[in-house]
Amino acid sequence: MLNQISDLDRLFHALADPARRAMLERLSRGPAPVSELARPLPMSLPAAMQHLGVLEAAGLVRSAKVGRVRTCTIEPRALSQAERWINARRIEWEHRLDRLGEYLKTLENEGDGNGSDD
Amino acid sequence: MLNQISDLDRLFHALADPARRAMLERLSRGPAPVSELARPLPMSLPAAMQHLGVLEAAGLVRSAKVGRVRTCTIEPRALSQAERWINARRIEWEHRLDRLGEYLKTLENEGDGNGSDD
DNA sequence: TATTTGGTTAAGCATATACCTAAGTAATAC
DNA sequence: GTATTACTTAGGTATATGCTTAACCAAATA
Repeated sequence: MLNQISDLDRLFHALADPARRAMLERLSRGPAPVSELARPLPMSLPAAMQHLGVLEAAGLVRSAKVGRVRTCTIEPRALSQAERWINARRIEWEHRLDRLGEYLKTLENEGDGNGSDD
Repeated sequence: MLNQISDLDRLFHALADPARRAMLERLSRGPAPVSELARPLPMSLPAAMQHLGVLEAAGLVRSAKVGRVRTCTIEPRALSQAERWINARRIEWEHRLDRLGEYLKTLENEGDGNGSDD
């Protein structure tokens, strides 16, 4: 295991758990206290807190305590970093298909006019 | 840990490792044999194969063996499933901000005309 | 002031992950 | 037919992850 953990590692790792995604789904509809995020999950409160910690470490969630209540908010910019990585892969992929298409068209045209020497 | 592992779990988990992302980055530029994917990585070939297995299990990569060479291809549709989840969260978030904005505007207008009884 | 509520910390446990080396197998090259 | 190449399998280890219960603290509430 590499011990140089990048932003993207933390980000995708945070998204890889259904409990954490459920929390984000709830938070994308508005801020919520810890207990509300934890209530629907099939686990103890400390376990839910741990998931919340992972989300915060990934920059996906911010939280602040007022009185004895900690209120959590989603941080959508962190999500967009993950989206950008995925998008970049798609762009490269499509670019490659374009080049492949052009190459095939070239072959076709050359075959049409005269035999290629390749 | 829940032992009901979903597509998204596998997908995001697969993306959460730099070695696996490096493989996908290479594959988004075109198919490659196992050894070529493994060569740049700071680990043994069996370790790299294990990563490849994770990518295949997530549906992100397909591979086929011809002779003694296994050639791998990226499967971009799997990536788009992850992208859709992220996008859905953004949509919800923006929708929420819109409603909040409208609510604030309503408050403003009400304050403009007559005092609210709230 | 005593109790409940909301969160936090600590300690421990089971399983999963990420690696490794060594020992295969099967296809190709010599 | 032997050596090399390209993977594959097996077995093992260290660390990380996901969970638990028990105990704790501080802010409300009765």
